[in-house]
Amino acid sequence: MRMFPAMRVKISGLDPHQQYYIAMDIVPVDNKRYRYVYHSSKWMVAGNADSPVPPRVYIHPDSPASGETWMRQVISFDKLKLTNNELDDQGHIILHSMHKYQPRVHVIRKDCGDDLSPIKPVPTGEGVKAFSFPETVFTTVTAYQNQQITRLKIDRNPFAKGFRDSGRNRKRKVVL
Amino acid sequence: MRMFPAMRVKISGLDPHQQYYIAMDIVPVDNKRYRYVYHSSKWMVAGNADSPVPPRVYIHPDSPASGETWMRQVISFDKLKLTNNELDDQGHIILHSMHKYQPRVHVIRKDCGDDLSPIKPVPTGEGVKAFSFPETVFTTVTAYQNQQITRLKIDRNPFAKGFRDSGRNRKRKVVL
DNA sequence: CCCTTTTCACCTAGGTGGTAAGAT
DNA sequence: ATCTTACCACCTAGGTGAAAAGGG
Repeated sequence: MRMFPAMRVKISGLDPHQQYYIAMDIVPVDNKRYRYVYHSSKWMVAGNADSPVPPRVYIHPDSPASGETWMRQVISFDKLKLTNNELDDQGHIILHSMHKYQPRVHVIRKDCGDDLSPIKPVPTGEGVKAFSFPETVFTTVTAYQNQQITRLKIDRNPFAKGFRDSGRNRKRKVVL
Repeated sequence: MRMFPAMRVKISGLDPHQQYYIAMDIVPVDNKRYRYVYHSSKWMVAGNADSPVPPRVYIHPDSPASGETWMRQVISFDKLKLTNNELDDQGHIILHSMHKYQPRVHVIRKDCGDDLSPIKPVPTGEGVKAFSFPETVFTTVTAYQNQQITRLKIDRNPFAKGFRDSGRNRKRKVVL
């Protein structure tokens, strides 16, 4: 499934005439598994992390493109797909449920991206830079744990319009 | 709009480990404009061609990919989009209505594709090869000129299922 | 007990030819 | 007359959370 809300970044300081790949991966924040304690509205440690999963990388579909092109637009990762299926063969990013993760944005000079692949770790070294934003850390779930998140999802995601109460359009099928 | 039926090709003889772009462009067959004569079921010359339009290239979305990848699959151009709007800014291939055209498939070695662009002519020379299939020549229209074409479109295109007679599912709105 | 999967109605997004109106 | 455009009902394709069913 997609990540929502999606990561969106603006980039400056690139060489306008150089070609770059932009990619995202998602790394564990710690070695723990979590559970949500409803009465205190907090995530609590609930044991150690599950075993690691195959590394996956989302290569932004506009890649490769010039620095000028990347800097002219907001770069959105809304088509990035996540799964909890460790045997996934669709190239989706594989995560464990109930774990904390940090998305990372990678800027890779084209000549350093020759072995860039959705199923290999992002290369490191000269011509490759990684950026993380601590405010984008999130915890994975298979069902929402509190109503603020549910409301955010329904109010902001266009595909969830059918669940909005506004305008009294809410007429869901009645069970007979 | 899309071209239907779409061009589909199989390629052999590539270097499995070399990277290639695959692209398509569509060139005029002659310098004429045509009209369809219904009673003889034939296209007849109806004057000289309209003035040329900006060249456009459809770069196959799997590009670039290895020779191995290209040779393993049927390469389909079903997402290629056409328009008759000479001012198009969506990167669609621009054609004149009532003219004859020949689609061409281009195989471009990655190192020869540095100035490959949707709005520039396909490069020529070393590392670039072009292929045309005379049986794929077609004439552009804005309305179908005979029922065989209409039937082919309706029967074969999944998006036209609503127009099929089969199974007596045909219940279109009645004008009051 | 808590987490996960499946199915569902309800959406967005966009590809069909028919039809009627518009343009030349 | 002939070609073109705009709008329509009808599709494909796939992204939503709710609810029910499944699993350890």
